[in-house]
Amino acid sequence: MEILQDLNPAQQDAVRHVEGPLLILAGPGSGKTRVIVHRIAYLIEHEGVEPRRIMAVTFTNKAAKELRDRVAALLGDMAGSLQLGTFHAICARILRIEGEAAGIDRAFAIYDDADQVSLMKGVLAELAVDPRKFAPRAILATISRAKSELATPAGFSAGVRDYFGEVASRAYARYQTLLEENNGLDFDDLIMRTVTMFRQNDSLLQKYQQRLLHVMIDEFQDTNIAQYVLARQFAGGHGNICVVGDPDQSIYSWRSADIRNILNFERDYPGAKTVLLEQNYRSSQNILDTAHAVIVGNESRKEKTLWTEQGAGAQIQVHEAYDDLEEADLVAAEVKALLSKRTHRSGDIAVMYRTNAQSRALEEALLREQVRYRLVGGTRFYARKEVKDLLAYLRLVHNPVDRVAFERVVNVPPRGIGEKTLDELERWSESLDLAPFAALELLAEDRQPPRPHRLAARAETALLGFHELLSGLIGSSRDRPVGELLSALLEQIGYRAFLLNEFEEDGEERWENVQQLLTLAAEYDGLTPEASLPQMLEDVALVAPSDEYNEQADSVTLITLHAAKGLEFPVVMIVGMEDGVLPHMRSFDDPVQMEEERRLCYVGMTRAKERLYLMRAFRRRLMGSSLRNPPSRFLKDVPPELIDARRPGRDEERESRYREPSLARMRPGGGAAGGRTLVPSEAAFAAGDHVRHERFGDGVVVSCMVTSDDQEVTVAFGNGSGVKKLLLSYAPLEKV
DNA sequence: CGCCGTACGGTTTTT
DNA sequence: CCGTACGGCG
Repeated sequence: MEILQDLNPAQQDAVRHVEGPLLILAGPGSGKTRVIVHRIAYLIEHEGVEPRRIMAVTFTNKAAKELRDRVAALLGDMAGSLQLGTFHAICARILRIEGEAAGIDRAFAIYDDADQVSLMKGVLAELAVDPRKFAPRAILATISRAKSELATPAGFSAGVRDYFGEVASRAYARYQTLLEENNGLDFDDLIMRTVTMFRQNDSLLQKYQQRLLHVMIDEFQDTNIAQYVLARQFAGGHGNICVVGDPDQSIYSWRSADIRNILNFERDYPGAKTVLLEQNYRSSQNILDTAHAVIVGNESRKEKTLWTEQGAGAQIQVHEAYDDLEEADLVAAEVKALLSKRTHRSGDIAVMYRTNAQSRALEEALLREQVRYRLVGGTRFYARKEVKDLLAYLRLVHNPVDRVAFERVVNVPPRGIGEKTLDELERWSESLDLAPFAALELLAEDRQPPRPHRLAARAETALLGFHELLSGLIGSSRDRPVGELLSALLEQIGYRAFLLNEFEEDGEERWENVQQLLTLAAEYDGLTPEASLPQMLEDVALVAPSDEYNEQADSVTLITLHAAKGLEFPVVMIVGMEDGVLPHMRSFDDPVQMEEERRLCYVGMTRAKERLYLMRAFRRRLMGSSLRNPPSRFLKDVPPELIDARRPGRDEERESRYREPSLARMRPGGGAAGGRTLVPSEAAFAAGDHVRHERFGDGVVVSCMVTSDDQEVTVAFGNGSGVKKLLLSYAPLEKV
């Protein structure tokens, strides 16, 4: 493939602009990745820039990998030395190399969500704060926001205005101290510490500014303040900064992404060139028009019109189901219908939803219908208990002061170190101002140190046993790569036997996960022993578990709308098109958040190339209770003339109008595709009306509830059928 | 100390 | 509804 070939004039414009700031406002499907790829290739081929002097920051590691592959397709292995990655991965790399000068121990651990919560719980206990009044996660979210705005504990406390802030401020200070004692960095620290390191060390910054001649940032609408400042630092010398984004696809403000970064780019970088990419190469016109009709509902946005040279394409399919289970059946039925027509393969189809919890019903339905699927995200591999435990061991080997890791594994498998013993050890180690493991070291070296603690002989032996295990591993980590280290560990703690014993039901499955981790670890055995362990730990913390091995496998993708950003599929089905789900109920009282929900819907719709299905359920179970959600307000924005007027589902099923959901689900073949009759908006029955039902016989109406487009009739039937809630559009009820 | 029972609270979205 | 957190017992 030739550079610049097959690019439209606007795209070529973007590729050719190599000096100074460049803002690319790229609509969905406008070939922005192509532009980035060609721009990188152009810089290398035409401008003679060395690949290692080009940095491209992506939103996910997967996107970085794709970028590398596509540049490699143009230029061959020159692509190898490009600086590619997420902000987090790039910062972690820089801090490993340069951090020592800024007081960061090379062996730092990266604290994930669960580690942070565990640390925060300890902090709240210490501060005597009731975790039910101030949720650890809420406090962590506040701290995260502060860090993403580069606020230190002192800086944050200066801006505190209410009691929650006051508590958060004290928690932040203590949390940060603990983090530092543990030699741990959380995700926000990776960015913030890099920025502050560069601020304090100008010659170091200059070194990087001179090394990096070009900085490119993708998904710029989703960067936060700290990332913005970092980008500015990188580009400070030469000013060659190219940012690519789309304000309409900003969906991460909850993670402190600041849309002003892209809106104010031209102001912050005077002389910046702006390129608009508005031609869409992905979706049919009908899909674009639908997405556009939704996004124009946002007040605060600059109008931009997407257009395509492709035809109108198929109409939008809007389907309605009784409940979430039937919705899932509907999805499975539609998927099977598409597959049986042989126009699409499973891999062409994605089902998207607002919350991860929605994936469950879908999984079950697809499993039942024997449709291959691939769940993106979900319960992550690295979040499994057995995997986390083993990783905590490895973390501890690498960074023995990591208290969170220590506490996690000190008694796994059980070796007689209970709460009491741990308490005692902690009190003692704290009095010595040492990490628990360092205190054990002392205990092991000399059995008569000054120790104002009372440990039972048995407990002491257990602790010494743990110390011996760990110091042995630390010793061998110097000359054995991580794969070998891990298998030695498994052997020594008898982990297989432990799993099979402890978890009779799913012990085998857990052991398989362990073996998968072992396979993964073995991939690092090619590195030097010292490099392999930290590299693996870093990848595990920052690189999402790779679906690569089954990426080729032909299967339906189940994915959240957030995670679908940047992807495309011939067929997209968005489920849960209900007020309360999409838009999520948590955004009802905040117009700003509501606009983000709208953008999220827009992002989902614009993933579709050929066919777009919008599904909703009348009723949805959530945490035990059952909700009745009205149709999504976004659904109402879809132009009616673009909606496929044909009734969904197969013909023969439309015949029988009655469908009791639970029975429909159990029927072989799912058969939940729903035909609906029009329902009057006034109550069809009044309480006390006598009615007759095909199957349940005669009954008396208890109530009749009118919803946005249906009615739920509660009827007390005689002869043992009891009280039933029925949907008017499904149930064949007649007045007697 | 570890096992087993019950009560409770939690799910928006992720690097 | 489901996983986890705590309390009582062996």
